[in-house]
Amino acid sequence: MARGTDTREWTIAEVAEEFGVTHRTIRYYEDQGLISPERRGTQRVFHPRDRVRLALVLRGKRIGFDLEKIRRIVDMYDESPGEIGQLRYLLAEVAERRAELEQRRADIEQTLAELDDVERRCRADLAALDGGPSR
Amino acid sequence: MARGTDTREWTIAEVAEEFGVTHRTIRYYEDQGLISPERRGTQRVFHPRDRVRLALVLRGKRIGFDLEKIRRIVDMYDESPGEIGQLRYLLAEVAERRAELEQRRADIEQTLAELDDVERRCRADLAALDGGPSR
DNA sequence: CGAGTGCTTGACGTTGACGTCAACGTAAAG
DNA sequence: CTTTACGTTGACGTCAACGTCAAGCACTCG
Repeated sequence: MARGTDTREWTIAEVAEEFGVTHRTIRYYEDQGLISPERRGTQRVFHPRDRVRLALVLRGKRIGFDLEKIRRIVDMYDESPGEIGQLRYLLAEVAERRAELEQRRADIEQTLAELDDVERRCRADLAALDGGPSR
Repeated sequence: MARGTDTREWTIAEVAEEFGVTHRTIRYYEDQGLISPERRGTQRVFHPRDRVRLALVLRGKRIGFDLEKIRRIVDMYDESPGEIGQLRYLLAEVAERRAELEQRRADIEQTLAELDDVERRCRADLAALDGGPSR
C-alpha cells in the first residue's frame, strides 16, 4: 500500500525550509555525522530517512542535548548490533541516556510547579490591587 | 525555632566545592547577574539566599536553558512587583516559560518512549543470540 | 618580617554551534 | 551560449560559557 511513498527525494533548500534551519546548519550536521544524505555527483539528495533523522536531531536540540549526545541517541535507532557485546553496550547507553532524560524531566516538573506558585502569588497581588485601594 | 540557621555564611571555595562548579563559573554567574553575593571589603560572602539561587541556576542548566533565560526565571521568584503593569508582564513571562517547559517535557517523554523501544528490541536480540545459535 | 594560603581582578584562550562571506560548479531557461 | 538559480567547498567570524594564566591584595602562622 502506498508504494513509492518512500522514494521521494528532497533538495537541501527544501529540507532547510521545511525544518526551519539554514543550509549551513544542515552542512554542519552532516560534518558531525548526524545525517548523511546521498551524494549524486556533488549534490546532496535527501531521502525520508534523512528527514526522520533531522527531526530527531531538532527534537534533541529542543531538549537541550549537545550534538554529540544527540548523535549517540539517534544512532541507537538504526543500529543493527548482531554482536553480543555491542548489544550490552547499547543497553548501557540507553540506561545512561534514560537517566539523563529522567533527571531533566524531574527538573522541569519542579520548575513548572514553582512557576505555578509564582503565578498564584501574582494573581493574588493583582486581585488585591484591583479590589483593595479603590474600595 | 532553629534561630540563627539562616545567618551562616560561606566562602566562594566552599560554595564552589558544594555545588561542583569552579570559582570562575561563580564569578561569571555574578557578572551575568545570576547571583549577587555580599561584598565584605573585596571578598565575596555567600548567604543562604545565594546558595538557593545558585541551585536554581544549576537546575536551569540541567534543563538546558541558557543563562539569560535562567536569569529571567530565577528573578521571578523574588520579584515584588507592586505595580499592576509589572504584574501582567510577569504573568506573560510565566506563560512563556511554561510553554517552553511543556514543549521540552513532551520531547523528553517521546524520546524516553523511543528508548524503551530500542531497549525492547535490544533485549529481544540478546535473547535470540543467547538461545538461538547454541541450540 | 617573610612565607604561605586564599581571595581578587583583568585579560586572553577555547569549544560548540553555527553565520557569513568568497569563489567556484552545474543544470535548465531564454 | 550566456544568464540565472541553486548547489558546493573552504575559510574566517562570532557568541555563549566558561578555562586558564598572571599579577596583586589580605590575613595568618612561625
